[in-house]
Amino acid sequence: MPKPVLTKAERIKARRAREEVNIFARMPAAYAASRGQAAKFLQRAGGLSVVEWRVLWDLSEAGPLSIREMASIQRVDHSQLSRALPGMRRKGFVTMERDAEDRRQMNVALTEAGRAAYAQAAPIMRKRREGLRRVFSAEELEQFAGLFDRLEEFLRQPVEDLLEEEKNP
Amino acid sequence: MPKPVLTKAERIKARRAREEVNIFARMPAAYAASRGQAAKFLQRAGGLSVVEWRVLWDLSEAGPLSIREMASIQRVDHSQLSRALPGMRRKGFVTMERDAEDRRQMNVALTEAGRAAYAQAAPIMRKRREGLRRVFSAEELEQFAGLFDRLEEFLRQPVEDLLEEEKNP
DNA sequence: ACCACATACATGACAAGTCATGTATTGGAA
DNA sequence: TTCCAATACATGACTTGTCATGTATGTGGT
Repeated sequence: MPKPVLTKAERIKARRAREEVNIFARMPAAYAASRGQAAKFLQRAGGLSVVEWRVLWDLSEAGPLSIREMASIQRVDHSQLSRALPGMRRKGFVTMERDAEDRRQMNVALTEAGRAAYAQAAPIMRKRREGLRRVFSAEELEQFAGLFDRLEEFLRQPVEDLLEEEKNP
Repeated sequence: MPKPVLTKAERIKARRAREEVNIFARMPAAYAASRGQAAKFLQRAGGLSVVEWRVLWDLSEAGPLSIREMASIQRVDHSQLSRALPGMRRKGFVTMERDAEDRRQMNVALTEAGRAAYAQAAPIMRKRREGLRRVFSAEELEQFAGLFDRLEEFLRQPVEDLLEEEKNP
């Protein structure tokens, strides 16, 4: 059998090594792992979905909010909340009413059941964050967040700008 | 009107500030922005999907691979590739054949058309990575990758371990 | 030689995100 | 005042990711 310069295993290893420092390639895996871990914690804490948990958390901390306000806090598209909220209302976690002053807005507020669901999940989710803080120092977490800030800024740049930028450094 | 201790705007601002340093909360947004940017770049580079691009890139760099090998390099579930590959074969980008020695495996290889699609997209995607390197130094990217390593290690810890860990520090 | 177990893949069911589009409501300018 | 643009939300269509399960194939121990 003709022997290639590199064996297949070596080529795979080289490819893996390159991808390891490719931030773009790392993100999906890290995100998926994070979401999976959150789902497992929530499973033990009353069976909330990730979206539901975020809604309960926001409403607990910031009081009644509109859909747009929640979407802004969570940095997600408002459609995600539009879709999740009717289910949460059906479960009795929240109330939704049109705002009296601006009838386009929905005022979303916690009910007692919502508060209880939050109270059940919160201590477990707190343990998750405490676990993270055992692995990363406060400075490291700040550094991590700073890197995310700059990354997001880069990611939101218009594509055209990036494709032409090398002309004027 | 009764004046709450904090105005709604203040409460929202406080909530946003807290979430800003919450790595778990930052990840979905950063990931979504990254995927969106990648999709826009690929749109200009022949209209590949992100999954297709990754397959072409891996096969170009590492030669013919099995589905499991690609999934391992890309750190994704193999099902994602199982689903994408038949479409890519239909478009003429890849060939798929059962391995002669281990008939469970599929050998996936680039065709000429696949090589051409890669050649069309690669320079544009390279510009994306170059753009990132204008914003982050090599040391910072390494640091970023190192933080991802540690984060992923944390995220893959069994949930039980994390929930009990505070007992023995 | 056989049986149990592991591995590779395909596929169904689902979650979480996006963007685009349609509708009702607001608010400002002519 | 009236009308047009902007805003808030709902909803359809799509992508990327998961996990669970089923089937075919390979492997190692008795």
